[in-house]
Amino acid sequence: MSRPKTATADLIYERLEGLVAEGRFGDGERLDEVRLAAEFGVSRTPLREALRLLANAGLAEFIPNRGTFVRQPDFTRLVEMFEVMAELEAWCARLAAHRITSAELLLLRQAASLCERALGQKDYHRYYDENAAFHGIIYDAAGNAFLAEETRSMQRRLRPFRQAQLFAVDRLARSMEEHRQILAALEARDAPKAEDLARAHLRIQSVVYQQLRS
Amino acid sequence: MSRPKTATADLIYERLEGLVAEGRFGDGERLDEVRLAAEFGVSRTPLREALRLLANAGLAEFIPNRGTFVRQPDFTRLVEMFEVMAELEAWCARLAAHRITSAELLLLRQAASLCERALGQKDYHRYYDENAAFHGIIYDAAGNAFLAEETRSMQRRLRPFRQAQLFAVDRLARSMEEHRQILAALEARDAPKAEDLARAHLRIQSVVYQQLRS
DNA sequence: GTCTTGAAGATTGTACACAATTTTTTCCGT
DNA sequence: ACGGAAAAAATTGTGTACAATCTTCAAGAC
Repeated sequence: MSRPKTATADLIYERLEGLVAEGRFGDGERLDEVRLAAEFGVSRTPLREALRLLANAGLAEFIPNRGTFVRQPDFTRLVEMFEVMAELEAWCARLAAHRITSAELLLLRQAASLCERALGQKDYHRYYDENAAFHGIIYDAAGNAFLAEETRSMQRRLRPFRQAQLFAVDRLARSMEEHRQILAALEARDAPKAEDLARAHLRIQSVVYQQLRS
Repeated sequence: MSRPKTATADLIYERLEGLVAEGRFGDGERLDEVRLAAEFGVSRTPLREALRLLANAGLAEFIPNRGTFVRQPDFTRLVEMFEVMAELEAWCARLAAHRITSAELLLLRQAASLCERALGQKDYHRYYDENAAFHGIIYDAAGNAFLAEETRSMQRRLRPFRQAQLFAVDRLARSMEEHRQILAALEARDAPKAEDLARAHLRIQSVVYQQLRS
């Protein structure tokens, strides 16, 4: 099996991503390259690559010869981000309702089961992965590989902002129920319903996140 | 006025982007860091940053300790890319139909005029910019800053694949007419119509691109 | 007192050297 | 010949030094 074996720049990026999501940096704060490099115990070369990734993800702004400045998302922006994600999910679901194969439906049922099992075992970390897999199958079933890729990318970008609400347990039970409904809509090839359910599925998460933050 | 003043890594990125779009590299071809660095007359440090940007844009795959490999989009993928862009445009237009202000409508009318003037003067390079400005106003009018940003980003990523069809002159006249229709739909706050027009507006461009390539 | 100028300091940008890793080649045993 | 291990070559990853640029601050002109 080929492992990704991420380079240190990517590791640094993920740590920075987490720090931004935790709100450790103020909005507009400059990310000092030498300070951060020392802090992470690396040289500026890989750190700079990480900063570029951060800027590319929209979490910072990279200004040539000036520095990179964090863009701390406020509530409004977070809602906007989740709204975009919800729409991507909704679109994938709508397309998938038309194009999904029986083999993919089988995979989806299995993924839903794995989600339930992880939830039953209270293994929330694995639940997160199984949940991502469930949604990933829908992205793929939409029949637009580029869309699937972009949606996955967006999901990844939102991840640091979702972790807080991962452990809102009562929410997870509802989430499972919504999975079943989405699955049913896809099986029935009811595109509008699948679209609406997928949209609502994520919309609620953003609300939960807001509640936790405030 | 604050200019961007892009760093060399960004310049290298744009050149690589163009080379990929022109089909200069085969799919899966490894981008040799030392060879390209020599070719561009820079060291590997900024070149590597450019390669990461390329990978982030989906035009290459960056595999740690192995290299970065170009992902030459085939026709199917190009259609997929334009389909996603069309949907983003459509969504922006739908939201804008509800939320656009009269000030923004004025800006839009002005932008449309500037497009027409550039077209009349056969200044196609400026037409491209004015056209981008026209659409940019719609993105902003959607009232979701994050969506606007992402749509702009996607527009930028597709740019190298669109330049070929920029000079299909008869297409441009039709494009102008479509601008007027979109503008009218927004003025009438007819969301479904604006959405459909925006979607069709870009869908056609992708078809034109295909014709030019083949 | 305000504005301009310029020098000093701080910070980013890049070249280069070396370390780490992967890929290729060579050589040996069977 | 064939497979496999080890050495050699090639390539990527990172630390460091220096160049380029920006920011700050002080001195001087008006």
